Amino acid sequence: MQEQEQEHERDTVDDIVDQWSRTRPELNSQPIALIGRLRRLNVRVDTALREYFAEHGLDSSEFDVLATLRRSGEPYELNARALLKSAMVTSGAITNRVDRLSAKGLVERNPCPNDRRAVLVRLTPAGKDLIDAAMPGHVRNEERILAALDPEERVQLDALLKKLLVAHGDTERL
Amino acid sequence: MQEQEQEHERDTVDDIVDQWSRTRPELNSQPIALIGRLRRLNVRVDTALREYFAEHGLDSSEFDVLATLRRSGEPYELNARALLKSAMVTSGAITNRVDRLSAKGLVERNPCPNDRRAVLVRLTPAGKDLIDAAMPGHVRNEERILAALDPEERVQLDALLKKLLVAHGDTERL
DNA sequence: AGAACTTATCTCAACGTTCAGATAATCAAC
DNA sequence: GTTGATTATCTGAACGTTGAGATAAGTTCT
Repeated sequence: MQEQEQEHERDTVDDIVDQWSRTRPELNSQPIALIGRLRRLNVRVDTALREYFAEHGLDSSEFDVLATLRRSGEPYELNARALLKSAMVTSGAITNRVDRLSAKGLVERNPCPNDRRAVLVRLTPAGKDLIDAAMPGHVRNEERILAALDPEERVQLDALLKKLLVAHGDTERL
Repeated sequence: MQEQEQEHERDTVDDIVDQWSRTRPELNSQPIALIGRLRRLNVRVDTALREYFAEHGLDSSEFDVLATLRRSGEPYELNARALLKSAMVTSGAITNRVDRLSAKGLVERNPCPNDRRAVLVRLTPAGKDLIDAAMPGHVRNEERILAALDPEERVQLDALLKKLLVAHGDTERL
């Protein structure tokens, strides 16, 4: 079997690890557990974020585009390339997202004066109002998601995740 | 601006946090950073796992089903309900996955003797051989993904993720 | 037994993404 | 300046998931 922390509740990954140690005990179960937890937590977090975005009539991908434009500062305008790098999706996905947001009147496409290949996507006033109204609640929602950790634990977790991200090359300048 | 750890490389989320503190400085940036890192890391990990699965002719969802059946122990057989809970997807997704794996000859559907509504999905010998051959490399791949953390840091990260998972109710018995 | 409810799985349309490829513009080098 | 390579975006088919609903079987209550 596997050593368990007696004083804490078991999670689903504990069971998964137990199953592996019964059936393939020679496999190193620590990375299975750690990456399993990372992925399962991500699903839970996704769900919690999506529920909040839906209150504002948005899905996660739309919220992400609006937030990226908003945090870029005035004039709240970026080209598609910047949006796809920030979102870690393909160019086709950005085309579709901008199409949808544009149909909702939250962003508009403008030709880029310097580069006629490029398109500048800009928040409309309605888009800015929406994301400005939604952000404080979004952050409160994120705080709620992390509520189980005390301040020191949050700093620890953030540092560990960052260390892995740096190792994986997630260091592009925006 | 934001306090930075001077001795470590910056990651993309550091830039995102800087942008927010310039344009909406009153927002609490810690949860933005932490959840942003969790989600970005998950994308990187997904990609790294998928690349390995592809070497064995599988995608992530197929690997997940085979691994779930394998770790359940002999006779490597579960009903669809158990598979969807483990994978955190809907029943329709499991139907499709089992269809695909069945077409590849890696699993087979059998009627459940006790409950005629239920279907038992079982690894075929070919399916068992494939997942048994793939697991050691998969674990080595996961170890590589985590290579930037020393043993103590891995234990810390695992404990923090587990704490959040328990708080979010990821505690179903398998 | 019969009715009402729950559970297990499958079906199918809608949707968003990826992947490959098309188009068009810019840049580099000769 | 023209050729060739690169960059920016869009297009469209293929794919997997979701969500709602259908079917069928098991369960509970009277």
